[in-house]
Amino acid sequence: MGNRSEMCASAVKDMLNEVYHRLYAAYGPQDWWPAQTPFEVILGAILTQNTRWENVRMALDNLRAAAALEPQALAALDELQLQELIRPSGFFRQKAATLRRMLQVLMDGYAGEVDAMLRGDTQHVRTRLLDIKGIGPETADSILLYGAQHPIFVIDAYTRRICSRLGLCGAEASYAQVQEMFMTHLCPDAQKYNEYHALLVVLAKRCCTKARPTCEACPLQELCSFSS
DNA sequence: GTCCAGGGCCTAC
DNA sequence: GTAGGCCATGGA
Repeated sequence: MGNRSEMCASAVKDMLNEVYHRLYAAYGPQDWWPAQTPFEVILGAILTQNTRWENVRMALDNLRAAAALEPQALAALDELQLQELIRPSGFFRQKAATLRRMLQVLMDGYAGEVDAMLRGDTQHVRTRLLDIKGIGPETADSILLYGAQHPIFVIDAYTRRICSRLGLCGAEASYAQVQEMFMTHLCPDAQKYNEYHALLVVLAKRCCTKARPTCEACPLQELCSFSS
């Protein structure tokens, strides 16, 4: 699937572990996700779709100021109120509709109990989330991992970009392919998946943006193939 | 003014 | 089945 398709499985595994240890040594534990409750994780995961976290934070601050960071209060808002509060996160009409569909499932199916909605077999809960229009694979996996400690690896634009530059996958690799690469070579450990993905995001923000492919301080510099 | 960001859905081939 | 268009804001 990628330019290191010739790499044997053990080499991929070694590379993935090397990357993790370098990032952890450089940046330390990240203690993710930036949220105080599983419900805030769900909100952040939806609001951050194709959007900078700084914009998401503005929207979450608005919701906090409106005392709407818990299910019952958020469900009590009408569509236009919700749109206005989350406007800074962009795509606010779509995201408001997605949030309301999620809330309907949560309130009707689980009496507003987030833990109840996210509890159970990982694939079963994942399917439950994917059935909500507006929640795709990345959003569902972020909710599963960061909101309920399910051992599932989150693939986002940062992860793809870094893996592509490391030659671990092609730029065209699918979400499922990249996820499978991580999950077949790493033990199913929610804490490690959490830390690993968080470290990739830190790296990407510091020195692996589109505009700035690398920097002298990059802990992975010797590993990069600069393939994109 | 232009580009980009922690996606996902829909439509036209 | 898949490439391309669309959704929208705010910061660099």
